[in-house]
Amino acid sequence: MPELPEVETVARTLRPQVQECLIEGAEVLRSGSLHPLSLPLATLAGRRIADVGRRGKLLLVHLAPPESGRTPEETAPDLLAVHLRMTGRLMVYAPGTPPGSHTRCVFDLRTPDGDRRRLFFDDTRAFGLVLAATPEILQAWDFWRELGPEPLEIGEREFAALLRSRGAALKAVLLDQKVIAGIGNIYADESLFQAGLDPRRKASSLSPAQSRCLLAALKDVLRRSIAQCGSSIRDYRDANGDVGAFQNSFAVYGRGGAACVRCGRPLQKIRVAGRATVCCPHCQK
DNA sequence: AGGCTCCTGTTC
DNA sequence: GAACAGGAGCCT
Repeated sequence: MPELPEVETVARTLRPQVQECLIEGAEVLRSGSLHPLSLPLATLAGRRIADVGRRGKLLLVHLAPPESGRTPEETAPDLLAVHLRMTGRLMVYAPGTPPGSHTRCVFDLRTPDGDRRRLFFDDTRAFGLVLAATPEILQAWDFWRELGPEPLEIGEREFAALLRSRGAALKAVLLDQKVIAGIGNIYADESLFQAGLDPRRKASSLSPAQSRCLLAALKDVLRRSIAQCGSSIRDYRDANGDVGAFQNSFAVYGRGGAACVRCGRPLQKIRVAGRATVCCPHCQK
């Protein structure tokens, strides 16, 4: 579900609710939701949340160094990474709120004012993962180590070089987290439409001008979505439980058979890289 | 590159 | 009932 704009929105809405909070307890309710490389969540107890951030589609909870010297430094996590995959949610609840049937992890927090609150990781389809990590564990995680650059920070030359080296379809390349981090099915389709490029086209076949155009479209679509707090198709909610609004601005995603906003001809629904793909045969070449 | 898998819920 | 869903890893 959540792609870069949604995870960014979760980070922004979660931060004010948990920053500076002390983690009094943390528990996994479904063992499969804990990444195999993760430290036990009990190692988070007694730690303070320094900040909340994002890298690609990963939500990052940064921990302040341990208060006392009790915990040996080398075994203490400094980060909790959460991948929401398709249906994951992070939301804060009142103390005493019981876990729901899809709650996978529970974090009991105490604010600097002494108030208690509960952070739940809910995930209906249970594809999501949490990982409590030291810097060493993080570096041992292939997905993290191989994560491509942030699309909003990448330059034209770097982007062109990434595309030039790939013989796969444009859409497959955009979805590959090792090439660029954070793009999923929605924003791949939307940016390819905005750039007027056929998703099936070989990535290495783009002219320099087309490559620049695609990067500009990608950045524009991502920024516009972030400004609208992301897209809520079904499950996505931010950390306040609120929906996004960018689904109202989709040009192609979920609009197969409907009229192209540019030329009025019917949009085509095809399959590219194993994913449902909507594009305009007339406007995208 | 394409197909199958992990899950559960919704829609056709 | 079958198909499908914001992801990604594994297998030919």
